Amino acid sequence: MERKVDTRSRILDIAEASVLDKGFEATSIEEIVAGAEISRGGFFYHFKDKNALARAMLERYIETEDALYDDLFARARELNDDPLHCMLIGLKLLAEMLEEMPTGHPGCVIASTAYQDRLFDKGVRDLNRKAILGWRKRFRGMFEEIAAVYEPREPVNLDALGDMVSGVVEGGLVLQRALREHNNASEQIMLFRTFLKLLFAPKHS
Amino acid sequence: MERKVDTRSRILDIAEASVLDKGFEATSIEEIVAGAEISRGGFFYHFKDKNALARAMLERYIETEDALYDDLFARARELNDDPLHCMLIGLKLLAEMLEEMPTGHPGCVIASTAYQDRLFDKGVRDLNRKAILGWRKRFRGMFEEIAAVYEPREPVNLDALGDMVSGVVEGGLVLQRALREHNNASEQIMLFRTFLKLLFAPKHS
DNA sequence: GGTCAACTTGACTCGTAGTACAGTGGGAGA
DNA sequence: TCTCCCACTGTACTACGAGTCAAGTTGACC
Repeated sequence: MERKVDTRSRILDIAEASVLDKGFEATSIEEIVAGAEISRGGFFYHFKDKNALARAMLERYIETEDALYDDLFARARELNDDPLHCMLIGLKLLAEMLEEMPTGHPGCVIASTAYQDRLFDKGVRDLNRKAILGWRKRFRGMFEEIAAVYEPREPVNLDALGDMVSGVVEGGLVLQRALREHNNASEQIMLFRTFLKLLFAPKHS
Repeated sequence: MERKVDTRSRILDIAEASVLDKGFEATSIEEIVAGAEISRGGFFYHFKDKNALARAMLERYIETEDALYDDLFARARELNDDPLHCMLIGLKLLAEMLEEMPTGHPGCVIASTAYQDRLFDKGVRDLNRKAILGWRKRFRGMFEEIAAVYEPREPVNLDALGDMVSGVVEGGLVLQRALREHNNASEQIMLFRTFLKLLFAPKHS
């Protein structure tokens, strides 16, 4: 048996690697089935079409990304109880993590799908949207905690600030891909961190 | 005559609109020739293949984007001679411009191509890279001027800060596309502006 | 009148998505 | 042990878009 349930996630693994490397359209089903050592029929047994594959990939990606953030900021919280410092440590950990990924990180599937929009059905687009709104909520919550302790030095919309985390990561990954450099995303996160430090710096000092 | 030289840019216009709307792969040559009212053969007379089209589109896009930045910051410079204020005004103008675009701006072709990488040949990828490096240089120069007058409150890598302009725009546009909201990109720019204000704020006060 | 640029037309190849369906091997339940 | 079903394999087919090729057309200009 071993293989049975396994096959589906093997398809997803191979597809994900290829999509992150070349983009969704450039990834052919032929290639996926070759990598997974199954037949074309086998692929369509698991996924109705490429859209279903995209949906499954996104779902899985978002789940692991969420788990990653959970873990990252939980670790940060252990190191420091203050909400601001927790945020700063979490971002540092995120930046380090991005830097350590030699191939340049599972370069957000989000952007990839966002820019090939009409290729996908509503299900995929909605998933994409939900993921970003989820991150907005997560980070907004953290910024609210921070703002309760440290009054921001300039007025900011906390939703937009929450979005900025996603935006900076996405933007950094775009730069990294286009420039073929390896640490743009982590650099951008560190700059965002500097922004937060300045924004929530105590008035005196 | 009228038509002759005209046809090529008509193709580019239609292709660009469609690519920004649906992505490159999803834009068929059939569709382009229908829109431009020419035959398939006519298309291939002007462009060897879709890669050549992509290259031409990118070149044109980068040129207009550069011209736009030239204009924007020239106008800003007229309003205020101080490099920091010039930057802040320029970003404000940029944000306003993005907001006024109802369809949500020629959502950077850069990100679009970056995420469909292997679809394109080296020429396209190099163009993409050159564009971002050009913007890095442009903004880095402006930040150097600013830093000469206002000492940054935190140490920053000016190259990375220059990249952050592109990154924030790109990231904002990704969010905007994925969320189907209309002002994320401009909001993100305004947040970046707040960052600069804090970063280069005079020490006293 | 001839040449050239800018096309049109039509026929063809190739690769990929997707459909349909018949068959198969092995494990689980009766 | 028989049977059924799950997870496939294999083959054959449609449809569509990219790209190639060759031959013909049209209007401008020299």
